[in-house]
This record gives sequence, structure tokens and C-alpha cells, in this order.
Amino acid sequence: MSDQAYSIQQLSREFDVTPRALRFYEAKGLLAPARRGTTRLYSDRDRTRLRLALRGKRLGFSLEECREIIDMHAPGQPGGARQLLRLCGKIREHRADLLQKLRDIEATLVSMDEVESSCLVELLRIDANVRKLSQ
Amino acid sequence: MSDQAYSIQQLSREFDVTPRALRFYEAKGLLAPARRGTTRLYSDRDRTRLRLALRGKRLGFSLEECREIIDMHAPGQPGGARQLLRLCGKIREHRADLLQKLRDIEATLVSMDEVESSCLVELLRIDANVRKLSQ
DNA sequence: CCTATAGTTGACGTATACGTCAACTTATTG
DNA sequence: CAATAAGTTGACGTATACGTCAACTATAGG
Repeated sequence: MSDQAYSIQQLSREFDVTPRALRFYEAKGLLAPARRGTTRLYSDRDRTRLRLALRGKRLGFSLEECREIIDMHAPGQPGGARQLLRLCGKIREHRADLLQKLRDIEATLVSMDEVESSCLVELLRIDANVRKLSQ
Repeated sequence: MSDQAYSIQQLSREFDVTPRALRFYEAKGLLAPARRGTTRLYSDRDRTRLRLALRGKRLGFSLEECREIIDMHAPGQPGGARQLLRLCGKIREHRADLLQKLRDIEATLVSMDEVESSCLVELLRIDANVRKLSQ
């Protein structure tokens, strides 16, 4: 376990986001860096949470949803049975959402393949014509 | 090919979006319904484009990106070789994006499974305790 | 000690994606 | 024909996710 601490610039460069975005994520409860004076010190935990947040964003989740998903992983108090059941429910919801996205991706990839195929066919046709004419 | 025409309400109900959203998508060039007087008449083509747009939205694409993706399918002028090559490029970009999303989904599903497992284990532990106490 | 660099907190601006009136026009029906 | 119902175009409001200053602080190096 590397117990590293990162400055806001280091982290922002590593994940290609602006310092402003990191502060915004903090305000939204996604990150909670320590402080040395007023300066933020990001831990490996923050780094992991950021990674998960950006992954969620790529999948079209809002920051609020990202926080919900990330907080599932949070190794905190497991809570009572009631909390655990709620968590399981949330997981089921988000999983259904993800499976829908999976189907959407499959379908989109298929139709992209189709478009690309007819595109290549057309290109070959044009190429054939050019060769014919320049013969 | 059903040559149906839909009112704005019909379409909005079918896809669970508001009429306002449909007008907005039209303003953004995603839809182009015919008119009877001033009233919009949506064709099956509009219906298909709407379906693709909503699919794109679920995957986190902006309406602008959705339009770009949808316009690929548009059976219009195939354009010259230059246009076709540009189209192939666009397809490659979006495909890379989708494959990244696919990896993101896989990873998220895996970690959700992990969380759910430990959640269920904890629930069983609690349940065992309860049985023990009420025995 | 002075400067350069990195960091901080407001505060306001902006792009996207609509929601929500208001005011008006058609279209249908008892 | 009068009253709903459904449609239209502005116009302004709102939530999200930051961008972009401004003004100030802290700290390390020459």
C-alpha cells in the first residue's frame, strides 16, 4: 500500500482534469482530501475515488450518481440489516442500468459496423472507377 | 414499412419524454418532423432517429454527439471519397469511445458483484446472530 | 527580504438540456 | 357556436458541471 500524498496539480495532471474540477468534486462530496494548513493533500483513497468518479462520468452518470456508486465501495460502517438491504437494492438498480447501457453499446457497435461496411464498399467502388478511368 | 404519422403527444408518450424535449431535439437538428399547418407530424424516420438519440443519451453522449452518430446512418448522399474517409474516421473515434465504455461497465459490474457479495455475507452473519439469540 | 510559484476562497459566467409559464391558434365535439 | 383539448411560439427559469477571473495567502529559493 503506497501511502502517497498528491498535490492538487499532480492529481489533476495524472487524470487530465483541472484543479477546479477536483475542488468541485470535493464540494459535491466525491473527494475529501486532508489539509496541510489550507492546502489540499490527496491520499490514495482520494485517487481511487477520483478514478471511479471519472469512470462513472464516462458512462453518463451524474456526479450525484457517481457519489452513490462510489460510496457503496466505501469500507465504512456496514450498518444494520436495513441499511444493507437498501444497499443491495441500490446495487440492483445500478446493475440494471449498466446492463441496459451494455445492450445499447452492443446495438450501436453493430450498426456502426454496418455503416462502416457500406462505407468501405462505396470507397472500393469509387477506387475501382478511378482505376478504370486512369487506365 | 408502416408509413405512419405520429402527433407530438403520441411520440412523447411512447418514448416517455416531454413534448418540450421533442421540440428541443428538433431545434438541435435531431428531428425534422413534417408539418400540417403549424402542427408537427412525426414520421417513422423521426421515430427511429428519436430511438437512436435516446440510446445515445443513455450512453452519456451529448445531443450534438448523438446527432453526429445518427447522421452516420442517414441514408443520404454518400458523398465523395473524402467524405467517406471522414465518416470512417468518425466511426473509429466513436467505436473507441464505446469500447472504453464497455470496459468501464465490465469493471463496474465486477466491483458491484464484490460489494453485493460481502453485503450478503454480512446479512447472513446478522441473520445467524438473530436466530442464535431468539433460540 | 523579495519574488516567483502554487494554493486558497468567493463570485460570477457559460454550455447543455430541458421545465415552466404566457399568450395565442387550431381542431374537435356536444 | 361555444367550449374544451391539443398544438404553437417566445421567453424566462433551473440544475448540472464546471470555466474564469479577482484578491489574497503561503512557501521555497536566490
